[in-house]
Amino acid sequence: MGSPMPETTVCRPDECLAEDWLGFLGHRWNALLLWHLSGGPKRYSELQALLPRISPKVLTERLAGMTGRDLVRRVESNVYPREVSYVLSPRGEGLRGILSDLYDWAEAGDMAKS
Amino acid sequence: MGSPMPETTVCRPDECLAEDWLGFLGHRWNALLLWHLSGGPKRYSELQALLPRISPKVLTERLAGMTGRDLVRRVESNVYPREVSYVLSPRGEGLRGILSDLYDWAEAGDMAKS
DNA sequence: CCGAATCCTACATGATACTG
DNA sequence: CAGTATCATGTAGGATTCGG
Repeated sequence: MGSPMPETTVCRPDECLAEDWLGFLGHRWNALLLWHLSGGPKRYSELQALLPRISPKVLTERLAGMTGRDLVRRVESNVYPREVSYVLSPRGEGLRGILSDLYDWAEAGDMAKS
Repeated sequence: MGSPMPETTVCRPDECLAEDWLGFLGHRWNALLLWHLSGGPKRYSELQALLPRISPKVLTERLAGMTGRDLVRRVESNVYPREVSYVLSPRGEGLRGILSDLYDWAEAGDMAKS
């Protein structure tokens, strides 16, 4: 994922950090994925069903990004057929509140238009 | 709250709204732009200086997006040479708190890694 | 069932030159 | 100064197929 960092600093560290996170969250499917996972653990195939138009490649990519950033954790059972679930990490839970605020803000602004 | 949804719907309206906003905010430069504007009104050329690697085309695009969503307002003086400033709208101000929360959350998570 | 590996295309971004 | 107009390009995302 290319977030090129200019050699000369154009932003403060905390700001770049947040920009990076926004870039990540703004990536297609990520917000939706987080939303669905905040409703409880989901299996790979469940997520595919919930997001009908996502390709397996991208779904895997996104989930990898999420686990890499420790927003989500992968839980695998060793039985056959193997069963993999994805569940929000504590850190991911921490995001819920913020995203929820964003939802409220977006909705409020939308109401005001009418 | 458990109101049923048409099956063609992939997500609830408020959710789509927030996803749309995240997509917008996650677009390159937008968060940075908002950040700089939250420090006070800025002129076009100032923004160019603050974001050395942005092209005029994209800067204009982003500013149009911002004004279109009423996050930012454009203020023009009729004197010569003409002077255009961009300033955060009330709605844009409302975002500041949320973005600030995100900054804090990101920073906290980052500290915890070490 | 859960992915990995390819291939392909559209769009987002960047560079540059030009205008009111 | 504050943009617009073009052109070039990288990469994100989609479709499909294969493998453990």
